[in-house]
Amino acid sequence: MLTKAERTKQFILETAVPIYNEKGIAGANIDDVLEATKLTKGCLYGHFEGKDDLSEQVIDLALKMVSDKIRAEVYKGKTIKGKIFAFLDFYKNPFETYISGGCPIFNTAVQVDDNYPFIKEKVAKVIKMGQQELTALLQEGINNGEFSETLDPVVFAFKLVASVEGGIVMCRVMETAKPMHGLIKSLKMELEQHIV
Amino acid sequence: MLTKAERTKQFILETAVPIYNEKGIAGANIDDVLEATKLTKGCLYGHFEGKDDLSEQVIDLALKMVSDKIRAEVYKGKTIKGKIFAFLDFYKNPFETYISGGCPIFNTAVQVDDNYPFIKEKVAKVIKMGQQELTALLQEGINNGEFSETLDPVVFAFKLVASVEGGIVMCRVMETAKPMHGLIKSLKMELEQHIV
DNA sequence: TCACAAATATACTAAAAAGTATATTTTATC
DNA sequence: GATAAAATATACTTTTTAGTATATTTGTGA
Repeated sequence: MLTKAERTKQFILETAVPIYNEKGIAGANIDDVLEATKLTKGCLYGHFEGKDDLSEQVIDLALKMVSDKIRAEVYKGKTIKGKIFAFLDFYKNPFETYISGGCPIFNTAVQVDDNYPFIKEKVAKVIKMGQQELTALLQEGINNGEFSETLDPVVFAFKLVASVEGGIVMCRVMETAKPMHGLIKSLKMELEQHIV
Repeated sequence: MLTKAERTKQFILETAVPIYNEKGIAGANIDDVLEATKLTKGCLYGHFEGKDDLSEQVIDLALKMVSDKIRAEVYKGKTIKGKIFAFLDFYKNPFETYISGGCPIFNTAVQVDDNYPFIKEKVAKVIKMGQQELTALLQEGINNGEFSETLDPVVFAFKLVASVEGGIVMCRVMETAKPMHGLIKSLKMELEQHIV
């Protein structure tokens, strides 16, 4: 069983995740987190060294949450095609994202670009890992005869993620989900062109 | 001729553009801008009502700069295909972006999502306008016989922007330009599939 | 080139945010 | 259920950032 302190720390992190995702690392502040958790400074600083430490762990959790969720969704697909389709369908609603405020992987990637080198490392790792996994999945589809050799797994894995992530941002700012649906349909068709 | 004040204001805005693009709206602060311009508070506050006013005008300029630049690049293409290719080639270097720190349209879109409703409106307008222009361009290509009816201009215009913008972010965080080149090649091939 | 208004600099205040010292409460173990 | 240690709350200080009042300088038209 988790100790009280461990539960409190987890609670702080979980409460802070959507705040950070919505307001960004620089935009989020300690007081926002205290307000949301109804805890106090003394408590928060008992669990974290300071804002940087909190930020790092919050982003860490957000990245882990969304990565795990995507993996779980992909896992549901029976075939490789089914898994890729499941991946795409995960992105179909740009407004009710798994964590409120859009995709934390991308949101973070944009913010940490020049600032926050530590966090940048973490996001890079998550994205690289995702690319490897998707690429391996597509390669498996070629190996097991689902897809033809005409499919370039590395390129298509990148195209998949870049376009859906970009699509989410665009749809959110334009306040319409429609283009996302067209995009997902188009990507599914593109994959189907390589089905043997 | 521009008056001294007009030139100073323009100088402040132009100097602030990369700062805002690199550090974000919440991350950028007045002192950063004063430091970079070597000007003083009195001067800056003579030209802007406050940080919000400055932020708004800086983002406005950044959006205008990059939009104009993209239009100019696209304009160079002789055929519609040439114009689309020129658009894609604009994004080929994720590190030396036209404005330092990545694409300001996208960077801004991510940040303003929940906060800054005024600026969100502006970004939305820019993105919608871009989509309209790209869609019209593709439609023109269909009309003039360059492309077949199999091309869906609305969907492809969205796919183009979403993927290259997403690609930029991913490449920047992973610190490799290679996937961007694969993506652009893939998008060019996708367009060429519809050439009659 | 003088005058004066516009532009800019200086030196402050105000507000917001982070961080800390210490008191109080709670939890877990005996 | 008493107690010590851990967890949390309170009440501060410090730092950072935004904003302002006023003095000084500079550009520009008469």
